[in-house]
Amino acid sequence: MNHRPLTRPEQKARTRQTLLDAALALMEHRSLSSIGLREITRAAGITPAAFYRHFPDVDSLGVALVDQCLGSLRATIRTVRDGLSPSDEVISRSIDILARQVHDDRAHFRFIARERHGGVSAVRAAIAEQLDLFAADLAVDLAADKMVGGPRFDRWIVADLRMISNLIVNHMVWTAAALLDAPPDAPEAAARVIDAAGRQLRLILLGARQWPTEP
Amino acid sequence: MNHRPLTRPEQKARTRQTLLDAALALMEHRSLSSIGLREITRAAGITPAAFYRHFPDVDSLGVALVDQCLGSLRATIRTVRDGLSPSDEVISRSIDILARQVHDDRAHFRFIARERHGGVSAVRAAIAEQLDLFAADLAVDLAADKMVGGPRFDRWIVADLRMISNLIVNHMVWTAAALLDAPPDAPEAAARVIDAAGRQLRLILLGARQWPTEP
DNA sequence: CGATTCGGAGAACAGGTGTTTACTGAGTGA
DNA sequence: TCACTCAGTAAACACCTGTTCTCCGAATCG
Repeated sequence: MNHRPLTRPEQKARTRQTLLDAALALMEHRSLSSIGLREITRAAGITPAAFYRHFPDVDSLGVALVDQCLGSLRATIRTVRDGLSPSDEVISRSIDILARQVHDDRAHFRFIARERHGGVSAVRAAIAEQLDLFAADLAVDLAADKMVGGPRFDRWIVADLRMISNLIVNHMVWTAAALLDAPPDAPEAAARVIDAAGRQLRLILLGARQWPTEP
Repeated sequence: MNHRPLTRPEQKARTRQTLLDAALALMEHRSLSSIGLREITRAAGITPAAFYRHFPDVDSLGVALVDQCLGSLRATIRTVRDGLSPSDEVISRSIDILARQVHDDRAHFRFIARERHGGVSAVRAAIAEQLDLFAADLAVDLAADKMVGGPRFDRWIVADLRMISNLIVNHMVWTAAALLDAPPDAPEAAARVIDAAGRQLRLILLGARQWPTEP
């Protein structure tokens, strides 16, 4: 165990993280705008006034939380997808990976789903920005023709690529929300959601294969 | 003008509606769980104590709001869809109708989108229930083969019908939310959303046409 | 007409809220 | 080592919250 005294930036980063974690935990049953500054500091074990050393207000903490959640998730998904060989059964694997991520990080996904159209506009904007990055990533992957046996995405015009990647990203977000609505200790309910989501994704890609490509 | 004194149930129903409207108006920039009972009564012009004559708490008001919003919307959509002759261009017409509804009733749709995954579980459940009814309606229409030139929905198994109607309902909710995110006085932004949504719906139906039907 | 119902008013309750202020004391760079 | 930086403390500020109580007065009913 390393018990050396923490350097000052380390200590600051640590309590900042404690604040973020406390806020995330409080948001399991409520939304960001209904959580008070004092409530967060109480859960984090610091004084209300000390909050201002880290964030100007609760909304800014929310934005930071978005960047942390979706930033790390994007990195995770990137590495996972790079490891996917084109010979895999892409659809069911993708949904399974999503389900696993949601299961391992319920709080993060719940936060995103809850605040995506929630009451704090700065947080909404931050989420929309990150989801746009997800869609851009996905469009690149589609253009790279990773979906073996699928349509020839590389011949598509850019607008159509964005159209379908937005559709898929939205479907993923909705799937995550549906998984969260299912009770965590009911594997059969989650399994039904996963099965339906897989069929829906398959249907979407079936439609994409038939989508008229323009020269 | 009818200035006769209102009967007692009429008066009660009127202030109840005033409460619902006041709450809906307050939710333009914030979510339900962050709105206080006193705030609602202040906006409605009544005493805090009088609130309890209508609802036991704010959450129950939220549930009533869901029923009112989605109940009337369901009726509207039903009549609209019954009036659609199969010869119309169904897809673009559907999206246009949705866009018009959203434009005319921004507050209602914003409420639904915001609270669908929001912090009040009773409201979430009420919304999920109503959306399920929407999906059931849609499944019936699909089975009735109203989509001319489309796939033979009447030969599908029930599970697949639900799967695709859920997908379409979700797409509609997301489209409504996207329209709300676009500034109300920017017709070109809304037009882009409408165009993209139409193409996505077309792609989904294209996939449905190819979906393997089982005997 | 008289008795009763009941939506709403008004005041009081204990407790929570965000923000500012002056202060402490440990880590830090010259 | 010594002056300094700065994360965190403690207390006070004015204000807002949900809930309960008693009371009023007009619509209602026998």
